[in-house]
Amino acid sequence: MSTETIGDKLRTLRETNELTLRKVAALIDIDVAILSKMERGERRLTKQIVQKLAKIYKHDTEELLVLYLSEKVVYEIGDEDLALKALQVAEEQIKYNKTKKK
Amino acid sequence: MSTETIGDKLRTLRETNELTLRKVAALIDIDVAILSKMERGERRLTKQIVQKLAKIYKHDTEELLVLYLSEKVVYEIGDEDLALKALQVAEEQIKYNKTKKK
DNA sequence: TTATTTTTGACATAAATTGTCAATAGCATA
DNA sequence: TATGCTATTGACAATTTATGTCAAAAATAA
Repeated sequence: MSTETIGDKLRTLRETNELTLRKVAALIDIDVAILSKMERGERRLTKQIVQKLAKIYKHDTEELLVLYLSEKVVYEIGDEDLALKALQVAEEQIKYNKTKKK
Repeated sequence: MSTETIGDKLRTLRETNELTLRKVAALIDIDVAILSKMERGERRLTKQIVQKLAKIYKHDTEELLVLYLSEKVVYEIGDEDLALKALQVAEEQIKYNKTKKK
């Protein structure tokens, strides 16, 4: 199974598109250092940045966002023994909210 | 399905045990105001506090922790369109980590 | 009313996140 | 080696977010 982080994926995509950190950083208006750190998981990504990068790299935005969000979740509760149970409860809660609210 | 927050649950447990905020706050060494806010979801709970409260109320710690963790997840990504997909990916990731690491 | 419990909000402190920058490292090529 | 470009690292300030403390106000019960 995939053990690839979203940072790895974004780096690969950037290289595939033959873009430098400097160029991409300029495109999305952030510091080169930050983009470098984001690709290596040292700084957190944001939803907005993921979306911008998906566009630049012409890659499926949804896939990247799902990866981004799931990584956030794992980061939050991943090392808990009860993580799996908690995720299942969270799923049910979200499903319930979807029918009820909005 | 359950739409009860962990705060509601903790409040109910406290009342069932006929304890005041003041007494419980003293037992776990936090300010009364904070405990009040935690029960009403205005301040975040911590794992440690949930565990202490479970002990005081003689209630299943695991159940409360699962509720606490799942609420954290829902808070983080619950309003995302891709939340459910993200949770499924997160689950797979955690399962994978369990076999591989540790 | 009086006593007790709970809620609210203001404020200060602490902690985490983020942005900026410059120095350094790495790598390719002349 | 030297040059040029790219990427990494770390220090620092600025900002944001979380946390602790307290007292006044509101709610509740006797």
